Amino acid sequence: MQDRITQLFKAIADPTRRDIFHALVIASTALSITQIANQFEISRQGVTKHIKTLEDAGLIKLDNKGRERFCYANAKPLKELNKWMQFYEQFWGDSLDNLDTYLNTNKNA
Amino acid sequence: MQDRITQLFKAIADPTRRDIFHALVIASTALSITQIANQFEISRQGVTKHIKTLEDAGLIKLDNKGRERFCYANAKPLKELNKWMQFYEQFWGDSLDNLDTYLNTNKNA
DNA sequence: TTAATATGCAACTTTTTGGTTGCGTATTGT
DNA sequence: ACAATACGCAACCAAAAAGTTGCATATTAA
Repeated sequence: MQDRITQLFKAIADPTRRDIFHALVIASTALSITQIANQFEISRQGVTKHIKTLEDAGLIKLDNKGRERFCYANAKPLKELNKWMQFYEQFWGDSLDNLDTYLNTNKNA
Repeated sequence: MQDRITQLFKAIADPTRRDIFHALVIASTALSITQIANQFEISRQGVTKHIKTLEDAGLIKLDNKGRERFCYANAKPLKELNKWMQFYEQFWGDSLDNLDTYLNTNKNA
């Protein structure tokens, strides 16, 4: 299996999955799979696969009710990606890329 | 072609590319393709492909010198992903997922 | 009770991705 | 001058990902 960061990045790297996730985030109520699928052009089963990927990543949760499965978003795992990125924040400051760093480092060589 | 956010997420979703990017970020000097490839188990040409993907995403830059091509990191595009995530920050607070939101909303219904 | 709905599951196809090998060529070191 | 090095390019390959269709089944509505 892949590591956690890869799993999360891959889950949100797909534009359809980002759309599904977004729809759930801004929805005022949990949505059934069919309700979600109706908003997309791909088949219901195609949507189900994306739902599964998002669920595995922890980005959505499911609530079975009778024959329906209601989905709702869980944005918390995005914190993990945010943390991953935090390390690189020190390198994305204005007019600073690593070329500058190398040049400055070797100035007195 | 894919949209910008997809391009960036896909670029860093691959663990090998994240490793290459990381190696360049922490390197004290720009590295040639061969120098990078020596740190990985895949072939030089395989690394070149990853470099191309990272370059297209703007996450690394290249500097041709004679027969060599030196790479250095450019973390700035990560800001775009950071911005994308900022929207969802309001939803990842402690003990808050969208289920809570739905429940609270319908409390007085 | 019968019809309609919501879904899962499995098999399959297509496209994308990550990787390879082989080869040609420009640049550099001896 | 010649060998070694650093690379690009193209063709190819295998596995993963994205999507499909068909069908079975449970739940709900009429």
